[in-house]
Amino acid sequence: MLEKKKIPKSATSRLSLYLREITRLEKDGKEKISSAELGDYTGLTDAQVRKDLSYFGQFGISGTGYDIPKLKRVLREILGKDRMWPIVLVGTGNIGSALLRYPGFKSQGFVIKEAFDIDEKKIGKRYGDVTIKDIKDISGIGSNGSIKIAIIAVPPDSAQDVANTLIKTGVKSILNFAPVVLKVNNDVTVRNIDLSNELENFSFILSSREA
Amino acid sequence: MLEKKKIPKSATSRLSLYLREITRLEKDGKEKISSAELGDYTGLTDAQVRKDLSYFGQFGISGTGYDIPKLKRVLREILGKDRMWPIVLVGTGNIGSALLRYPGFKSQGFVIKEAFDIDEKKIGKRYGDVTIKDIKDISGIGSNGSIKIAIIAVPPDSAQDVANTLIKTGVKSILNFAPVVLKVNNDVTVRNIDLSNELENFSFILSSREA
DNA sequence: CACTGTGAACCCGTTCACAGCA
DNA sequence: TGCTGTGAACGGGTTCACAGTG
Repeated sequence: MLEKKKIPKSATSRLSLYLREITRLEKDGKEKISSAELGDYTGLTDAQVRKDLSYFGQFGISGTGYDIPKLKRVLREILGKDRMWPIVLVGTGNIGSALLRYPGFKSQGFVIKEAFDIDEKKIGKRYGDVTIKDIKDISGIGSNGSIKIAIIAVPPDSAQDVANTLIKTGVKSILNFAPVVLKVNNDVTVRNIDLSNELENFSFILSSREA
Repeated sequence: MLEKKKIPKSATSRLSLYLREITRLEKDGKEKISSAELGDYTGLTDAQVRKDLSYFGQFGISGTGYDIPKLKRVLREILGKDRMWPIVLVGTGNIGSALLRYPGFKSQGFVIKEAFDIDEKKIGKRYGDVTIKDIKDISGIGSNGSIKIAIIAVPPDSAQDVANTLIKTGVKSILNFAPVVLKVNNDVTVRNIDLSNELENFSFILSSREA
């Protein structure tokens, strides 16, 4: 799994998009697709599609395009989707509990295996196979270091502490819903989902347009 | 509100971050801040902070830094945060209903004023001041075109239709939780929140690291 | 003296354009 | 002929470095 060329991180994110679309198209019985067509489906240019795929190998056939089942196999492999990824969730308020119920994860190979909260009223509640545990017991999950992905959905004040604890248990990737900048070592990846920030992009555009 | 220089869109997003941090610091009684310090709080370089702010004007004092109350005022103005922004939500499943209950929006000036669903069991339910209405009545909201921001939290198959309808009512900004690429004219801004995509970035990194 | 504001250099991702292959 | 794969050109965002200011 050696990488010769430098792969833009944004390319990886687009691979997800390609995989999603060809998975859908495969269900419709489609077998081949050109970079231009895949570009149409994803809102990208044909060159972008080809370039992105070329970072990872040569999967196409000149004059024909890409074989959908093969491309799907390749993308799934690249994105690590040929296995289940266990996830630990911390914080089961509005957003956390929505994620617990959200069926979209499991179908994509991401399974919330553990959920923690600090609120006694929530501890002990079950969502499917998952029982919410006391946040104090969080260090236990790392005994075998098997969970590498975490979702933080706690209030901003406690997010950094939670992150530190999670990292101690072996977590390497954090999806952070708390509106704070988490400080982590660079062997840990953080992606922030900041809903107010997204909306502020809108209010910025809308109010500058009015002027 | 004329823009002479070209402003990177990413700069705007960072303004939100700056505003968030100085708002917090102001509460703690802090009055001045240098670009280096603000960079520390936001995980950015001092040059980045200064450059971003410089796109919008000259707000600092040489040798001293930035006056926090003034900077806060300026950023709020730029980001259009000196008013309430009404929002229409479509889809009140797991994620949509979490957003309805989410207190973080209102405190930031974003208020969900209308919510729609197609499911009869949900129609009529109340969340605070908002009663869920039948999606068929959605065109009504645009009679005055007063709602410019929408959140789409419906299943992927119906997302494009919902977007089209919303745009007809005058919506210009869409926060899209459905895992599909929405096709819209370029006077409409779409931001996608794709949770599986985010997690796939993680699984990609984690599985390529193992190799 | 400390720190801002900013042109210029740099870097990196995207786009172009075309050689090469089925 | 049609479409891929890719070096090269391009463009735009970030970083540098320093002149300017309170």
